[in-house]
Amino acid sequence: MAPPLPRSVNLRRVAEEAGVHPSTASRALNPATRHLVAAPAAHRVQEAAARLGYRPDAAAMSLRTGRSRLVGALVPGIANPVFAPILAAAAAALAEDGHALLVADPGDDPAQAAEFVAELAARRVDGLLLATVALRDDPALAACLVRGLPTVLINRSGGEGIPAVVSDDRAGMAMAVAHLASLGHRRIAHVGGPAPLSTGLLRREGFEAAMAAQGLELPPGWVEAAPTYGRAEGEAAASLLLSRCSGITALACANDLLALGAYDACRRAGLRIPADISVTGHNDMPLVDMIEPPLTTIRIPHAEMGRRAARLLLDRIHQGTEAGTAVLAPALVERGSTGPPRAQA
Amino acid sequence: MAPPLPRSVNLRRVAEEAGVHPSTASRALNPATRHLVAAPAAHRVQEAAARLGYRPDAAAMSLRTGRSRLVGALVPGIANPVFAPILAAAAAALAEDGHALLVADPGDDPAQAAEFVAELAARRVDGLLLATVALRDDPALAACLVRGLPTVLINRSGGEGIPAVVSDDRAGMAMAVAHLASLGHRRIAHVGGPAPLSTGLLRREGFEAAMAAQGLELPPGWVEAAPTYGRAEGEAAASLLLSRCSGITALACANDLLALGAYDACRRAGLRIPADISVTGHNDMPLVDMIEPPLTTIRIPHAEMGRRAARLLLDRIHQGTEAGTAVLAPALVERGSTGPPRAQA
DNA sequence: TTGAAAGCGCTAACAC
DNA sequence: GTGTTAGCGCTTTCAA
Repeated sequence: MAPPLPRSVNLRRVAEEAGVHPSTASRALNPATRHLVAAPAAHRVQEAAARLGYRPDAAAMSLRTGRSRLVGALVPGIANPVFAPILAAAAAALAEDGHALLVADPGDDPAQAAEFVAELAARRVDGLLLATVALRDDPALAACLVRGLPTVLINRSGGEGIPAVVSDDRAGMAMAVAHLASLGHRRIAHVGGPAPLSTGLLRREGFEAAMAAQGLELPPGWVEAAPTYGRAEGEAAASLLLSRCSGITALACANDLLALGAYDACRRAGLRIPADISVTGHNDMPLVDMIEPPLTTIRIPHAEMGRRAARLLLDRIHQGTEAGTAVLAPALVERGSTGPPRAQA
Repeated sequence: MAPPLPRSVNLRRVAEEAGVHPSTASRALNPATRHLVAAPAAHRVQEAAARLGYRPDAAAMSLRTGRSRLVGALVPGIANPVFAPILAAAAAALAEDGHALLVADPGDDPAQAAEFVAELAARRVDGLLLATVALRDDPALAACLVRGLPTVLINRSGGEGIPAVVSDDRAGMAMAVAHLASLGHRRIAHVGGPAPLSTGLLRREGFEAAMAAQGLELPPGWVEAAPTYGRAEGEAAASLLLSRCSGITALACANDLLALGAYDACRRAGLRIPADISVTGHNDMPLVDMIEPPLTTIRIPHAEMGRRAARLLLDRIHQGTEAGTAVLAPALVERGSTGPPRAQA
């Protein structure tokens, strides 16, 4: 029955030191119940706690109260540079409220994601940030819902009443297409994102709508969706478009990583950017201003996204209120990968 | 006294379902004690657990056993792209052992780092991965040591008997200098990292030793340490060197981010890379192959680093063995930012 | 305003 | 081989 590990200062120890009962010490240390304790006693307790370096034990607190001051986050590929600023901002906002962020990376495997939700639930996370959710019937989202876990989606929308923080993907693609059209491009193809992801779908829809709005033709086969957001997948899709679509002068990509792949494809095809073909990305992830040529892209306010998601989640955790969806405005960042089209035949 | 949150399936429920006492169920579910239980009973328990979707409650388990299956990680700037692959690999290796990674980002504030260690300790982490440690007298490291927490340093060495996983920084700088020398460079300056960090110190020492080994002169003032690893800091230090050191033909930087800053400085000074000046980095972080010109740098096996650190830590956690320090071999990656020096006066 | 007591879910020493 | 029991550290109802 002996505890297996060496003991550190606990509440009982603090109470002894202050000459009060542990429950009094507990009350004195909790801002919400402090007023129930006589001032001098409360003082002695706080002084003793400070002197001994007392920290409430998270496990015991969690067991007793059911809350862990832990928030889980699911991201597909933590190595993807766009998640770094999102997670950093979310962690900072959460920390202000005493919450820590537990990040899990299920990759693109929905079953694994659901498994992680179960694991995080067993760890009694107070809420969950989901950046992995597919558009419909996502098992991870279902796992959250069935457990009644406060959940906020990031950079993905999950339909119905699920709170989410997203960029206006349609508007972003409209900006890209309008920019290209203003340069004189008429024949623009789209390297799309994964169809099951809301970003993949919405950016594709946004692209198609924008083409129509600009009065530009979009022949069948001028949109090619990559199976995942990756440089190699972008290269494959762009290669296909390059050989399939006659006379295209621009490639609007659903994502910066795909655009990097498009660079590779253009290079292999002997096409110069932007002299022979223009390329746009989406996200404005770190370092794309340093590549050659610097990528013209749609900037998404990643830090803002993480911060808002964290705040929304904290609201749900504390007040149980149904937080709505926040739509953030993207912005066009003009760099060197777009220019006027070559004179056409 | 009622628990504030809805209850999920607990061990007692599983035991009831299987018709055994909770402690029997506990034994049946724990691989280490399973042999103490009669096969049929064990079967019934496992079946019931599976059917009900039972998961042991992490808080209760932690409270009882003193271990949390949580490992903490401290990184300075989670947005720094070099940490992503390290953390991803570490998390994966930890997950194989049922551990989750709790990442905290104290930035460059040692006091904040120590505070996070205390917080993580209160959360009963089983061990800690430290990527923030300064060379000597680091408060965070001290906080770990005083609590007897198993600790492994990453990409930093902390002296004496502290287990660490590092790249051979001296050897890496020797590779860079040898490469430049082989191209014909004789006048090479060094954009150094922060002096208090082991990487900053070791790479500087490695640079100086390599210059001596190559028989190259190193006038005073040809080494300028940046206060932190940042692009802006790199630009400032490189600008200083460019104006201070007459006739230099190459800049060997302690880090890719600093090298990016050196690009900025060269550009502002109207110098072409590599025609007018060669630049080398250190780390080979993502996308530096896409910048213009592609950066010649020293590749550090980041994933391997994270994996090894996790394994070392798990060894310490399980066996309490004193794991030694692992030194990983870096490699030169030749790209476009280095070339023969311009013919000198 | 404070103390007593119970119990969150689990494991392990002990008894049978 | 299995049940009993105690207790990890904390909060909170209840009684005084």
